[in-house]
Amino acid sequence: MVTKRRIQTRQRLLESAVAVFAEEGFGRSTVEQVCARAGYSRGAFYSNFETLDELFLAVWEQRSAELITRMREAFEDFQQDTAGDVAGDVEGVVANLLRAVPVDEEWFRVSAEFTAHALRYPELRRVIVERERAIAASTAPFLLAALAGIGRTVPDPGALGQALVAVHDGTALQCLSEPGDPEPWRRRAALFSHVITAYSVESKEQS
Amino acid sequence: MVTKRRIQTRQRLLESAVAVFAEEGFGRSTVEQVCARAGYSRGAFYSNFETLDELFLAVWEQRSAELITRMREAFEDFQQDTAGDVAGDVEGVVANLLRAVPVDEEWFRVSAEFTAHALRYPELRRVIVERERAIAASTAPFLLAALAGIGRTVPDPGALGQALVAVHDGTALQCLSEPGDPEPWRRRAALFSHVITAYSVESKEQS
DNA sequence: TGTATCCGATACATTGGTGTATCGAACGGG
DNA sequence: CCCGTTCGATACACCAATGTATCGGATACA
Repeated sequence: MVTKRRIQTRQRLLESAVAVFAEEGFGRSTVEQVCARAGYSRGAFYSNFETLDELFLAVWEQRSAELITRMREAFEDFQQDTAGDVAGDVEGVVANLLRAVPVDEEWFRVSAEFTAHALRYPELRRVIVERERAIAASTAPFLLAALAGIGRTVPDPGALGQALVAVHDGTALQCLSEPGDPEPWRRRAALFSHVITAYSVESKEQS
Repeated sequence: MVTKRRIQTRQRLLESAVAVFAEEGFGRSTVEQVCARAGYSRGAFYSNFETLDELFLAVWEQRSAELITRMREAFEDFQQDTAGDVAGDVEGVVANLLRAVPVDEEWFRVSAEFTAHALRYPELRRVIVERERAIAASTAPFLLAALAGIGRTVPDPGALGQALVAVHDGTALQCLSEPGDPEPWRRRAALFSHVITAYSVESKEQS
């Protein structure tokens, strides 16, 4: 029997955990902090999870799944908006792409730590790889379509996907390290454009 | 008065700290663990540092300074080796570049966590940005020279530097997530090539 | 509404790490 | 070689967090 209360409790614990992990760092966070922020006692935690590690994984999985969903939605919106008209050039495609890809400091911190943590455990490494694949997979259709719209095709979508994820990760850090400075953001967009250009070619037959 | 013993103690603590941080994660590491591994008691630690945070910063600064030094040396070796002969193409330059840029899992974990940690404190953010600049600065001369050797010039070295750092960070994670698989490494090299190509142009007058 | 079950609060014993204060040994200048 | 200084070891009091065991209130379903 799975009560409604339980679901809500679990959910609140997850939410407060993100905040606590982001503030304190995962390793420095305690069960008490997470529970206190959520308005529960430790009993609630131990009734729902075995260890903080388990909660950490649950948080990460939920949030990155959400992230993928949000991206997919944003993509679909763009496709509808720009259904008829040509998006123009690669810069235009990149602009749309970047609008759909959030760079959130809180989440960046948490997932950077999760990454470092996960590298220690083979099964967690697999989770990471899997997630990256999912991100690439949910991005690809939109991106390929948008590029086709401006007369470009991608010979090796897998390679492009991996490249874009890498570029996103790397530049996100730079943007967050220098908050307020627009320069890293411009360079980020430029790098995306260059990479996408390099990984695609002009289609032979253009509509 | 600064004793020799003290210097050695400090150094050993730094070394054991890297190992402990990499194994346990920074947040989970304790003063005791660091001291035990180094063969000291906690007294030694408190005599040399105020807090674990301070040690963490010291570790990070020392190691990343070393990293820069090692890269610079590797670059100089290459320049001597390939003094006369043309390096060939961009792929050749990238091959040399990547040979000089280490991807070390232990260090990756530590610095990923340090990054996440540092994002919380403005003054640590500055340290990170500064370090990134130093890396770019120490790489640039070699890279520009090597490119000049194959008849390419870089209009905006700053942008290229930032792009390469981002690409390095992003792809390093991918390579470490899938140990044993050579594919990420190939793609990493390919991405470097594409980026360098995109950020450089053929020189008008070629020697 | 009654009741069996589920869930989270509370209390407790325990652990493991902290920081300080003190002491003895190693060091280095003379 | 000796003495003053520096450094790290030891011991201690303290605290914060853990995990468990138990209990009472909430919840779902008849």
